[in-house]
Amino acid sequence: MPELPEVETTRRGIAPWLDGSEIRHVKVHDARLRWPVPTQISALRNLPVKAVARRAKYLLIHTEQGTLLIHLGMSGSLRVCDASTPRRKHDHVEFFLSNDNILRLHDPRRFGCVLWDTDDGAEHPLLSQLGPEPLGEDFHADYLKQALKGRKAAVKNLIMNNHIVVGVGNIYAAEALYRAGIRPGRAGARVSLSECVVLVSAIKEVLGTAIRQGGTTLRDFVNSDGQPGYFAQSLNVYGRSGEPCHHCDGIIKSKTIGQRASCYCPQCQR
DNA sequence: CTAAATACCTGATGGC
DNA sequence: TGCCATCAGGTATTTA
Repeated sequence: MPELPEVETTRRGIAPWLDGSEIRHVKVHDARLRWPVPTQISALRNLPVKAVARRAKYLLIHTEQGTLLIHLGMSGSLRVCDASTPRRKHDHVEFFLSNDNILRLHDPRRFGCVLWDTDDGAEHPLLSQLGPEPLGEDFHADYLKQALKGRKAAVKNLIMNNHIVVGVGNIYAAEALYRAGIRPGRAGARVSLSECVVLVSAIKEVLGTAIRQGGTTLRDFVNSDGQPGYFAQSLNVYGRSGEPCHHCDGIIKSKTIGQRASCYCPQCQR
């Protein structure tokens, strides 16, 4: 389940194999992803790669002719293989590189996507409306306070809303709210400015730590399983329903908020 | 405009 | 051993 740290770790893992290389051609084995892979993509030839970037959870492979947009959805992963490695079930798209490696998109649940933009992707409808990057300077307490103003929806849903801030998935939303001492179900409008200060730094901390730890698993991209992996980061609430809180004598509770399991400590979070 | 519900999909898991 | 039901989860889209 790629969250932002996994996507960033993936970007760092594949970039060395793509930078300075060319995508010779693309082979689509199963076009049935979140959106059908455009037939246009199968016709692409000899694309010199300029850079591998990321916006929210989208990977952007900038080339001389345009940009490939790749999303890993829930179950997607990218691996760099050589031709001797057999293609696995659910390896839906292959990018053949001029250095004889193959970048393979593996996605059992097919929630991911591979799209093409003739420009740099910034104007693409999927990217143009996104909120700030959580680790960027323009995601700060004043901004968040303003974004939550007048909102009755649960603060957890709001920080998972891509128009407000990108890249915060279910796991890290729960963990950040725990660190900030805020209950996930509280209305956005009822989060004070000083709580926004704490919440913003909690989000940055949780995501930043996970990305730093992801860096240690980079080698896994080229051999073995290709899983961006499990970050050593210990989880305080996610998946710990019924277990004791790490910081008080309370028991972690789980509640469904916006169709999603949300774990929190009733004592530490108010 | 906001908020909530819906859709997409397969693998893992638990009950019978 | 097999089968069904349930759950998980990102996010665009639809509905209220």
